[in-house]
Amino acid sequence: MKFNRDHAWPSTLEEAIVIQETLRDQVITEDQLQEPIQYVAGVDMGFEADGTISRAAVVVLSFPDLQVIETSLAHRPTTFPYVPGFLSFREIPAVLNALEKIKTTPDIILCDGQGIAHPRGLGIASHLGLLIDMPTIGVAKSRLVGKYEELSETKGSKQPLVYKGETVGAVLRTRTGVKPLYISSGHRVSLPTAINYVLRCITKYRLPETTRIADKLASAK
DNA sequence: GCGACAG
DNA sequence: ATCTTGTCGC
Repeated sequence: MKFNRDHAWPSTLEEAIVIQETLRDQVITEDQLQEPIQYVAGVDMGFEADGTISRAAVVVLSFPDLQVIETSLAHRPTTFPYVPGFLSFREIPAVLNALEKIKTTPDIILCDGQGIAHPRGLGIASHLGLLIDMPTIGVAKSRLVGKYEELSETKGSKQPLVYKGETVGAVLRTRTGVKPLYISSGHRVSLPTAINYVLRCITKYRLPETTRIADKLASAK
């Protein structure tokens, strides 16, 4: 894949905040994707050498059969620390490198982390989607912001994730009896559509196949 | 001022 | 994220 848009990568949280507040208004939470979906991509990160090296993994699966079509890995020096609310600045640079190597352009990308369910509305999924102008979904294993009512233990049950009076995502049980996932629009994907695709990428585990496979790639070096 | 806090 | 064995439960 080839991208054109980019912006200077900040070295301080103050600069990062300016970028987030500038980009947040450009995020689209309505469906703007090419359907029917033919390819779904998953992105995940891993680190080496005490965290000094970032390793990004991308996997492209056919949809809806979820067969591996292509994978890619990218390494580069880690330049930003992990600070809650600023994850994208630490991980996106390497992710862009891994995506550049992909030949099969996916129709949608599932990211490890929040979409708009973020303090300033720009989690990693939204930030990435905006930079590469592609539909993205935030799939997080834990909560960053927002509150929600308890949900039933049954697979498929869900509850709105509310932050500052707004529904910014959904807490979704992807498997009966296990901890739920936190789903939110990344860019160009509505919440209902996001939930739909996440569930359609679930087989027998808590995590969607996209993130599970990208996870293996990112941690197996 | 005191907690909470994606990966 | 990463360091790590066995163990509890279906």
